[in-house]
Amino acid sequence: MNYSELANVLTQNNLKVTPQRVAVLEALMSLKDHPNADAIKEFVHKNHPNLAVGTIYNILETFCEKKIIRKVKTDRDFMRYDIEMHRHHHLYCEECDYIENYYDEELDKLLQEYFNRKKIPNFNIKDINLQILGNYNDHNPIKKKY
Amino acid sequence: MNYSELANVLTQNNLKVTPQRVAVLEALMSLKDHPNADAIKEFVHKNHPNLAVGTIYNILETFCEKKIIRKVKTDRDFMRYDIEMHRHHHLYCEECDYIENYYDEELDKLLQEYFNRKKIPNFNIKDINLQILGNYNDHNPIKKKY
DNA sequence: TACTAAATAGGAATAATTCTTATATGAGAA
DNA sequence: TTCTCATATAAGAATTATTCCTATTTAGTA
Ligand SMILES: [Mn+2]
Ligand SMILES: [Mn+2]
Ligand SMILES: [Zn+2]
Ligand SMILES: [Zn+2]
Repeated sequence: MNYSELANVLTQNNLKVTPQRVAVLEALMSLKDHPNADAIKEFVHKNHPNLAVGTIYNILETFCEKKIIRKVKTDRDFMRYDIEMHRHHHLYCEECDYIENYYDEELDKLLQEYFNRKKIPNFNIKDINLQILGNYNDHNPIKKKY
Repeated sequence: MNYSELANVLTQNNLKVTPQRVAVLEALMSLKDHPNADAIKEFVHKNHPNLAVGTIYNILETFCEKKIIRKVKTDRDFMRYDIEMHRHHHLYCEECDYIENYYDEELDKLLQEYFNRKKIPNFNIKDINLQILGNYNDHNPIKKKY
């Protein structure tokens, strides 16, 4: 995605186009594995060494409000961010901290049918996310910091 | 659960029985809604006002290692703890920060059959947790701190 | 080009969690 | 029961991700 395509994403969401926002958006798109603020900082500092960390958090919060990205919950003490907004679930690697997107329309249909039939009393379901925990055949127990 | 029953849980897990551990265990069992460290502190301080916060974290970590409890991921900036170790999923209230346990054997069977049939290449599933997001009919948008 | 609301830089503040170390104590041994 | 010592705790400092503050800059508009 080039500069004007990235800028379009911002414009379409009624956001001013700033070099900082474009850089953070680019980072989110380039860093596939649900980066945290620090990983994003590393990425954008290659071209924008003075971009403030507070600004990165501001921008991430703004993107969340506009539903350009969303937060991904982990059991570590930092937040990770996901630019993939199509319906998907997550594979959590227990060896490292890798989180992979898992797309499965058949599963989504199955769950939707199930919960249409089986209501939860007093509760209105808005969304269902699966946390699929396990490990990859070829991953090592090295805790990389994302 | 009385003192000796609580103490038994510790003994069975090869943990020394200390008043602090018993108190934290009791707190975890009494506070139904997946308490965080602060809620546990409040609870135990009623009877043990000098119990150190660092000790609470130590104990929680020990309990996690022994699989007496587990961590619950949220999108807030603190960890919550769950003493229910039977298979269950979670209903996340979007109004407040309530997290309710959701038990559903039929659903678990459905998922198990589904993933027995539909393998994920290169990935071995250990566990599947559903995050069911929504809201209760009778909850108000008050952010209580758990 | 000038105006202005909004965004950013830089650094201080906050808050959950972890770390450090001197002291206390549970549980097995004698 | 008393002794012993590995382990647990108290107290507070340190760490660290995130938020807050505010002077300055800037994007978009006229
Ligand atoms: Mn994702
Ligand atoms: Mn639970
Ligand atoms: Zn991995
Ligand atoms: Zn609620």
